[in-house]
Amino acid sequence: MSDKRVRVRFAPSPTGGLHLGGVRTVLFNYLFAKKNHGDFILRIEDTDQNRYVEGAEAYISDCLAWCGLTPDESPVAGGPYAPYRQSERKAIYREYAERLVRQGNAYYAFDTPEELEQNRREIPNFQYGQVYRDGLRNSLSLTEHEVNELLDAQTPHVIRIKIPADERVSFNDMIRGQVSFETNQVDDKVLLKADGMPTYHLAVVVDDYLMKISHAFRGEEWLPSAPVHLLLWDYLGWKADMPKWVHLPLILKPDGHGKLSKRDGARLGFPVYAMNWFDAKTGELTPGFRELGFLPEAFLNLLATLGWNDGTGQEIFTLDELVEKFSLDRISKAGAKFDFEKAKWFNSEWIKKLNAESLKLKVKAVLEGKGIVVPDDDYLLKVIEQVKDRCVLLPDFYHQAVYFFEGPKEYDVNSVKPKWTEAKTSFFNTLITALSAIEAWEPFVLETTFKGLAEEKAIKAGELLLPFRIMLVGGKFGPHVFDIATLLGKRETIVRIEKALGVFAD
RNA sequence: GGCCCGUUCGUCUAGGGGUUAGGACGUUAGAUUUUCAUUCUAGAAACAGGGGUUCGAUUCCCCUACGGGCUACCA
Repeated sequence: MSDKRVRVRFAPSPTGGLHLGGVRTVLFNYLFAKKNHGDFILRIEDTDQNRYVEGAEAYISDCLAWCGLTPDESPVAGGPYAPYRQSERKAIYREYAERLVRQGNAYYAFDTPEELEQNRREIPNFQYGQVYRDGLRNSLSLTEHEVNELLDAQTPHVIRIKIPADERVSFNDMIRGQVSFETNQVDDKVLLKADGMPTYHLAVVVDDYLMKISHAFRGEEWLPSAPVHLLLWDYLGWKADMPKWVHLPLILKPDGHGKLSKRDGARLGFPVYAMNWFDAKTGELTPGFRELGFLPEAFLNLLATLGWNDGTGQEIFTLDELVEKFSLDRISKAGAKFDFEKAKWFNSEWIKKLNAESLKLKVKAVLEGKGIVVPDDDYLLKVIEQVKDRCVLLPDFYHQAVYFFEGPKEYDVNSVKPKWTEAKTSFFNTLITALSAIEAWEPFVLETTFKGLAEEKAIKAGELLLPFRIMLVGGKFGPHVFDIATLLGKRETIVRIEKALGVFAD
């Protein structure tokens, strides 16, 4: 086991889904761990049973597998500090919560949620803390006898941390430097809920300690609760083992304001989740980058460069390169607005960078998903080589390559018919004969034959190339027309000319 | 409201006491490709404001403004 141990947490709840920020946190954890030959640990924080979503845990495993970010220790893989699922560690948290109560650093609170809500409504700036705690129902304000009676009667209660007055807690964040807080501003957070489950605050400290976590990465939104965690590390007597803190900048909405959320995806027309997420309860499908046609390489790449750079201007990185070049001091402090246009650019770069063989399976899936029969892999490989530079997302391969597998169903007749002549019909009829005679079916041979014939018929090649293209492809797009014809083969090329001729000369 | 964090082209960012403030996405124009895309070339585009410190500030300090986060028996 390494002395560098980092963990990510995942809450299988609707709001804790695996969105961009989540994956980026996972990625930075992974990069840091691998760079330092450390351990990358996945914990499932199912601390809130009411919000637990069925299938969410499997979903995150799938996401991580798709990205290639496999944890060294996880609920599935196990590890020396199992279990890694918080619901299975329930007893542990109570033990430490009770210890804090005995030490006087925490206390029982019997106030009902309704009472608290009323206080918040009626008292401006109400917080459960040193100012108001004496007037509320807890083991600090009640007598020992009263407390024991309530406890014996199984009165629902929580355990809250007792935040000290007039202190300043400070700590060193690896990205932000020294950060400090006045304890008077911090309220007595709930540590253990009435249902016996810990809140994030307790669980994260206890688990990080027991699992010997050395570095804790998390989003900047956690910065305000850091003093609670600091105090807990102190009260539990573990301060020397406290992990180094790394609070990552947030990923923001591309327009307007605020942190990127699930809803922004639907609103702005791009995914915010790694993979499609289907919520069985609501029947709602939240689209993912994978299904939209992103390559995992590109997805990771774009996430890594959102808030981090290597200082050289390089933008395209493999996962191995990222591991090699990653460093905490090159993470920026400011939040970054997500730019979908740039995200797509990363994907197109990766499609260009990857060879046909690496793309084969994914492209095949796209084509077969559209009902195309792919005859053999060698042919598919050649097709991919021809069209990959013009694809941004994986589904683009359908439109860019469909004519290699099926003749055009429709023709862009407007580009051909108005300028069609008898002479052209005659040209193509002769071309069919000429093509039939060709033995070496290669681009160069086709081109010379084509152009030679055009000269014979005294028609400019430019007048014929576009019709020829439309005969083969159906529209004004695609690679060089003779490359297409070469790949299509003699028979298919002739068949397509004949068929289109019927339409054009009509 | 309170607390915390932040601020360089529209966006992601590099830089850092003296620079023509660099790159990328997007955008504009042109070249190439007898299609489209790719590719190439060029262009427009930024140091939030005010005070200090200093010979000199975009860079360091303070204030203001703006942005963001948190302020639950959610994470």
